[in-house]
Amino acid sequence: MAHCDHNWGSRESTGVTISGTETGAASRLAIHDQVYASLRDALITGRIAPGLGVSLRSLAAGLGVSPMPVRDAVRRLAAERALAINPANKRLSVPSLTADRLEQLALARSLIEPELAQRAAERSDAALISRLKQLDGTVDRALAEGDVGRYMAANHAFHFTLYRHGRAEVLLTLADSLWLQIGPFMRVVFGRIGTLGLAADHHLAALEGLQQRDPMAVRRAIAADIAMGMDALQAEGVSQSTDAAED
Amino acid sequence: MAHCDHNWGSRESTGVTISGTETGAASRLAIHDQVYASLRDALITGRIAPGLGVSLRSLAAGLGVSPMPVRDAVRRLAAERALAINPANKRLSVPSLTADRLEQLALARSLIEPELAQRAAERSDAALISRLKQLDGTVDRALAEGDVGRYMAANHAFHFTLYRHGRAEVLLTLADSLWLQIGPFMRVVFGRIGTLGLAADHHLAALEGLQQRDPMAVRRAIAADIAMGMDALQAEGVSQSTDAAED
DNA sequence: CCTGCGAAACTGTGATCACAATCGGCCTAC
DNA sequence: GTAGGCCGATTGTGATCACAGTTTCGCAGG
Repeated sequence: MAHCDHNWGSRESTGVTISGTETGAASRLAIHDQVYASLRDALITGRIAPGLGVSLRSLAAGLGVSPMPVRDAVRRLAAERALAINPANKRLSVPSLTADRLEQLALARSLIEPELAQRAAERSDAALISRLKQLDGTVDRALAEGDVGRYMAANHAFHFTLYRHGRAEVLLTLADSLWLQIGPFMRVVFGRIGTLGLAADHHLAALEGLQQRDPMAVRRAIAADIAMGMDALQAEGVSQSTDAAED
Repeated sequence: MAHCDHNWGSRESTGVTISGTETGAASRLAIHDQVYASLRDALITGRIAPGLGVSLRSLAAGLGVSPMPVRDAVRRLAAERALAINPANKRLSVPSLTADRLEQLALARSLIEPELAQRAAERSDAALISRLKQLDGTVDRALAEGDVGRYMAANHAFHFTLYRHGRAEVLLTLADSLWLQIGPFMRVVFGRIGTLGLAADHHLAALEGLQQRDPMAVRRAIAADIAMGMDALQAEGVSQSTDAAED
C-alpha cells in the first residue's frame, strides 16, 4: 500500500548534499543555512517525492553533520510549508499535494507572480534581458534533452531572476514559498508528461515584452505561463496525489 | 522620539508569557510551540516595537525555559518574516517597516484576503455570522474604550475567523504571514491615530453580505477594509518608520 | 500459521556545554 | 579630553546527552 520506492533519509541518494564549495563567496555560511539550501534546492527541483517521511538523524548522518542544524533547516522549511509535520507523530514528511491545495497554489501564484513580473519589467535593463535570454536557452535545452531536473532548475532560475529584479522583497518571499510547495509535485507530474514545451512560448513573450518596455505584456505573459503550467498539473497530477494523501 | 518603553527580553513585561493553561485541549503542546504562540500573539497585537533587538537567552530566561525552544520559535518566526535576523550580527530584531515594505504588504493583503473572504462567504452559515457579529462587537467595544491591544486582537480574530471558514489552508497561511509582518507596525501607528472606527463600517458591510449570501459583497467589503487600514498606515506610519529603519 | 506482547531501536524535544565572534565598557597612553 | 586597545560579558551556533513517545521487529503462546 503506497510503499513507494522513495529512499529518502535512509541514504543521501536523493542528491541532498552540502556541496561545500558553492559560489565561493559565502564560504562562512552557517551549517543550518547550507542544509536549508540543500533541502530547498532538492524540493524546488523536485528531487524529493511527496508523502514521504524523513528523520532528522538520518538526514544529519547523510550530510555528515549533527542533527541540530538539520533541525533548524527543517523547521524553517516547515514554516514555509515546504515540509509538513504530523501533529500526532511529530514526524515530518513532504506534504502530499491535493487537488484543493494545488488549486490554491495556482491561484496564489497567479495573484503574486504577475505583479512581480510587472515590477521587474518596469525596472528592466539590458543585463536582465540578456541574463533571462540565456536562462531561457537553458530551459529549452533541458526540455529538448528531456532533463527534468535541469529544466526545473532553469525554469526556477528564469522566473526568479525576473522576479528578483522587481525589488519587492515581501512579494518575492511569498512567491518563494509557493514554488517550494509546488516543486515536489511538479517533478512527479513531469515524470509522466514530459512535454511542457509550450511554456517556452510564454517565456519568449515575456522577453519580448521586456525588450519593448511593455510591463503589462510581461505581466500577461507570466500570468499565461503560470496558468498553463498549473493547468497541466491540475489535469495530470490530481488523481494520483489525492489517493496517496492519507498515509 | 520613539524611545519606546519596550523592555523586551530584559523582563517578560511585554506580556510574552507561556500562559500554561490555554483552551485546555492542547495541554501537551510542545514548549517551542507555546513560545511561538506567545511571540506570535505579541507580534500580531503589536506588543513588540519594531527595530528592537532581542536575544535568545534573555527571552528564554524571561519565559523560564532553555534557549533551545526559543530558538526554534524564533527561527520559525524569522522564516515567516515576522522577525529579522541581521546577516552580519546574526542578532535578531523586529523588522522595521519601510514605506516600500508596507506598500507591498498592502498589495499582498488586497490580493489574498478578499479571496479568502469570498470563499468563506460561499461557505457561510449561521454559526459563522453569529460568531463574527460577536467579534465585531468586541472590536467596537475595544475601539470605544480606546484599548488598542484588545482592538487589534479582536480585529485579527474577526478577520481570521472569517478567513478560516474559507477552507483555504494555503491562502490562509499567506495571510497569516502578512498579518504577522504588519502587526508590530500597526500598534505603533495606532498609538498616534487611535481613530480607526471607520473599519467597523466595512466589518458591518461584510456581515451584511454574509447574511444576504452575496460573496462578492463580502469580498468588496474586506477589500475596502484592507485598503482603508493600509492607507491609514501609509499616511501616518511611513515617515517615522523609515528614519528609524537603520539600527 | 496466526495473534499478542515485550523489548530494542528510533523518533523529536529539550537541556547543557563548548566555542568563535561580537559588543560593551574600562583603562591607559598621548 | 580624547582616541585607541584590551579584557570580560553576551551573543548565536553546533554538538552531545538525556528523556518520553512511538514504531517496529522478533519471539513466545495460542
